[in-house]
Amino acid sequence: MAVTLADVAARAGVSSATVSRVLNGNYPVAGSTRERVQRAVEDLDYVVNGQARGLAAATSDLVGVLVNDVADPFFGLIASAVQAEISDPSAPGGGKLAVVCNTGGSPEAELTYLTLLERQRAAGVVITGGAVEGAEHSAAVAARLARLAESGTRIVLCGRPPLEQPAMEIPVTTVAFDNRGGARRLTEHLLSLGHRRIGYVAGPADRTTTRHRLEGHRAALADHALPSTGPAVDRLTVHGPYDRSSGYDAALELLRREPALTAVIAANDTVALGVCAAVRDQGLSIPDDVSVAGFDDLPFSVDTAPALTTVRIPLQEAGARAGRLVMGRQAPPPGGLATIRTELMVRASTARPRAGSA
Amino acid sequence: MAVTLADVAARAGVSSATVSRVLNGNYPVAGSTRERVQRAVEDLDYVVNGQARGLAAATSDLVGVLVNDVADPFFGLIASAVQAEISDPSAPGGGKLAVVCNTGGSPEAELTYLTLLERQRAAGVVITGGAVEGAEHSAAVAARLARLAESGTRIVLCGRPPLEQPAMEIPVTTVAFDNRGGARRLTEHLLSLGHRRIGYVAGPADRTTTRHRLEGHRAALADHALPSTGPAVDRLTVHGPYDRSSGYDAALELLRREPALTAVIAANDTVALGVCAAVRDQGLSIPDDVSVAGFDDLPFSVDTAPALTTVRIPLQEAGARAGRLVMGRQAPPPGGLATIRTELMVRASTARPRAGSA
DNA sequence: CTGTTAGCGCATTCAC
DNA sequence: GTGAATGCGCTAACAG
Repeated sequence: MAVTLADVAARAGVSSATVSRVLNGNYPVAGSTRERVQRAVEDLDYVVNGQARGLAAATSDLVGVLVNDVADPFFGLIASAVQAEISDPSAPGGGKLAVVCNTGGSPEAELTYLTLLERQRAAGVVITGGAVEGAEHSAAVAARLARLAESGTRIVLCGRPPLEQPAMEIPVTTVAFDNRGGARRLTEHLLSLGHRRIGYVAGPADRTTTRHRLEGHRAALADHALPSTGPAVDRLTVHGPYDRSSGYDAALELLRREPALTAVIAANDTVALGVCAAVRDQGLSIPDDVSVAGFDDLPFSVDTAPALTTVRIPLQEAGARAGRLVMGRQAPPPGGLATIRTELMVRASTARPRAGSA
Repeated sequence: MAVTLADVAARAGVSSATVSRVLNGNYPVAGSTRERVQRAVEDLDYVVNGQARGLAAATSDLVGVLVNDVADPFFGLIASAVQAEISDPSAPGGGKLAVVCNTGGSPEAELTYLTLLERQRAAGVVITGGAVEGAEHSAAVAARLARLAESGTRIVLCGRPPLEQPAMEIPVTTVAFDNRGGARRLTEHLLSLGHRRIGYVAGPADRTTTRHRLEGHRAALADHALPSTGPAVDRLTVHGPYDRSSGYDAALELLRREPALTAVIAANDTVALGVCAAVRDQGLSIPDDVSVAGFDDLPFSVDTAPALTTVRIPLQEAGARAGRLVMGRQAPPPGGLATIRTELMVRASTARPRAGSA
């Protein structure tokens, strides 16, 4: 069916070995024969068979990118940056293809996709987003990663903490986000405005990202000598998935539990949109009655009304870096861990609470 | 290095052919030997080599998904739906991996990625988003698609018109969007509210999507006996890329050209965000001074303030359908073309123009 | 039902 | 510099 190396060789009057050499350009070949081969390639519209090449040379043009969901801008931005970086044909080892896998945050799906990528002998894997906490699952993932790493697959974690103790031998590079610090500065901002009754809409309960952001929040509360543990705080905390409707429901619940709430922090910007909608639907104004803040600084956050106060994560830069690392094009950071700074973006959705309401 | 079929065979005391058979389950194998093999597979943690399998069986687990940019929610939603659909392991032929390629709308990049996917002998390719108009490029793409189709790669176009005349022999299924009809209904909505001076921020000049939406807009104008061609209309039309800043700049330009503008239609919702920002920055109110409308109904559009009037495209459904088609899991529509309906979503960003201003 | 035998298309020793 | 031979790991006839 398709034209093969042998066809090209026949047409150029050389052996297939020679064709292979000019194609890969890593062996000396006489200029004249090289030209003849190249012409034959063009004449026949020859396209190498990646599978055969991969099998023979034990290489692969694929890089896996695990995300919760590419439709979520948070992951879309990272995936886009990774893809752009690895496919750059001018870079050494470039021209790789990105295999995007939606795990939906499910540990099982994560393992399934890692196996699928191992099956393809992927050149690298970038795992993005927070991890599900739990020893069993961590161990299972670590085991798969160990196998992958052993077979030469480069592994980069992006937006997730490094592997835990027993798995630290595995050569994995991590690009982590400073979720804790960002959350802390965000809460400090609200506290300094005078807020004291702050609702917190956290993400799914067993995720590292959720925990870190919550820890930052509570650290800020503790700094201000406010209760940071116990029922008083738990009462103002609601968990839910990372979507708009979750934010909507959570905000209603928080307002029910504490009608005198003056501020709400959301797990991320998408959730914050739902919170805003709920607050408005209750006839309350933002930020006059209730301040609202998000996390991530997704592109739309500057265009909500009022513009959303949030914590910026340079997702694009982080993804690009992860892409370079997984290509081995950039030296890993010391200790294999780079922590990306986050930045508080103060906008119009947060303000001082009404006089007398604090 | 890695454990192979032969290793499993040795361990199970059978031939490698038998192992292959139980793995693929398409040949009768005795229950007892099957169990023995399966145990060996587990013991050795065997994972098939996809490249070798693909080479031997002339198959592939990859499906290419060409998008402008996955970070753009429009494409992210489609890509996500395609991915989910093709990776479903329970479906026949399922468990495929999605190779996401950002073309940035560039014809050259599109061709490059199609070649890369041909190299991988992809099982299918989904090409999303509007096409660049132009005979040369269309022909080049058609040629590549013909080669791909001939080699058994299923091809689906999603959000782009079908192939033109000379290439119609190529077996390609198209899931098109009714951009023209949607744009027409949107403009009719504004006209019926009483708007007569409507600015139009169009997308990049040489894209099918841009043209179709513009055509729908002008058809509506013509229906109302308003000028639909010529300098009067051109004056109220500005072209630009599909991003926020483009919308911002375009809105300023339109307001400069026609300060008495009462409405602006944007190429899509992202552009509309920029338009809204510009309008507000000019001290004008939406919709009291100027109505603004978008296109696509991206998730954030319901949460802008005021909520954006727009034309909904069921991107998720379209992507899922494209995914099923590319897997051959759903019969192609008659004529190979399915046109997805679009729906006008009237929200708060459009209203009657100020009395006397019409 | 199962083992044997050939390739799939290419990279890569090893000779020349 | 170039060709011939071997094998990557697996599937698919072909026998039995």
